[in-house]
Amino acid sequence: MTAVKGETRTRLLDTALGLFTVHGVEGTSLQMIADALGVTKAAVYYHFRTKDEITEAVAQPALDELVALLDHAATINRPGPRADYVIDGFVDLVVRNRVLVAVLCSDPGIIRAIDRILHGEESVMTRLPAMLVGPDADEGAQVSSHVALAGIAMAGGSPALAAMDDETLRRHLVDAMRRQLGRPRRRDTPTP
Amino acid sequence: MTAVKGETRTRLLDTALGLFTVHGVEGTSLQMIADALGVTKAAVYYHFRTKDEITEAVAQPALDELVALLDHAATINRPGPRADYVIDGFVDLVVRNRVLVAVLCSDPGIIRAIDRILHGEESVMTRLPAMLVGPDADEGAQVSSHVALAGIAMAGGSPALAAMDDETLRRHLVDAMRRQLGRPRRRDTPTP
DNA sequence: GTCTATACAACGATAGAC
DNA sequence: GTCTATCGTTGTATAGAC
Repeated sequence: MTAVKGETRTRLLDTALGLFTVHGVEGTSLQMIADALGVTKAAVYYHFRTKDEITEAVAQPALDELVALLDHAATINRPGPRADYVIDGFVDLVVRNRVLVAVLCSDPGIIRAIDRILHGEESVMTRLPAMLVGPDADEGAQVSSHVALAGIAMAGGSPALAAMDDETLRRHLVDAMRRQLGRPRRRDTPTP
Repeated sequence: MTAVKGETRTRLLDTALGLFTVHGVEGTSLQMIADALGVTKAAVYYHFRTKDEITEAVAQPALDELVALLDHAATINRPGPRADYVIDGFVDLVVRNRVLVAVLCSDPGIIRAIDRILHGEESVMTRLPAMLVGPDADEGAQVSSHVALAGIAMAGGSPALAAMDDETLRRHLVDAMRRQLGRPRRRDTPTP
């Protein structure tokens, strides 16, 4: 009659993400998480050794997707189609994880966790721009890629656009990102 | 031989910004600030009543500039020149405060402080996009303005572009922002 | 006015009993 | 798996020395 394996852990992560969204990572204490679950602080510590570990576990799935996106993009040789693929994939990732991205982008706790998850391997923050404009692009293109990536991520998580439905937001973000990177507007919607 | 009025306060804010830059706001304790100044924690408390007050004081000058920029932009009637003015002013503000902006954009402590500073008055985050694309712009233009603003701010503070000198970064950011907003490239550099 | 000394509740974290 | 008890440190607060 005991809980399914991992059930408590999953419930804990759901609770944590909910609290992170409202109070931020820093503003969420282990006590709050424990209270919300009806257990003590020490019980939370049984499932996760540190608060950072909880933060990492919350961000993990989205980051895995991002790494997978980059890995697949690396197999596309022609720069144009590769950029198209990254644009569509990145926007889709951001839109599907809007709530998480909002927390993710505005919290140094999560940002440090991200650095830890991408354990040493060539940073995503280096690979992403390279996939869009090439590794040896001129300064202007590099700045443009950073503006595009940061802008899409932040705008996607912005409370100001929270009311917009996923499909509409996705369309506008793709348009904005293509415009920023100087790629022509698409007519067709790709089949992912 | 006592210190000049406000001298300790200024030194404290400089020290705080330096520590915020390295460890983040959350990661910087009052003890660290006090130690760096060679005083006790309570001495810090004499100059500022709370940690939040320190955070606010660090962000204050840049935010005052931003509000002034918006106030002046509001006096420009024609949308085109007004957008041009905001683009130039915003990029300039970001570039001149690169270090601060890097902390500012990635720390909920500062973000909360910002909300507090802009005490109730119509939010900057609402006024800024309106100055760029008008208050009743279509969805696409609104998304575009958010992408542009967030992108410029984040890219400006990004460690990846920290090596770029101010003049070059400013030029590329203005180009990127104009492209995102669909405004033609400028030949002349404006005299601010 | 400017600081030190001291105290306090809440935090993240650990050890060990049930 | 969950608990109690405890640790050092944090932000905050007050009393009082110079």
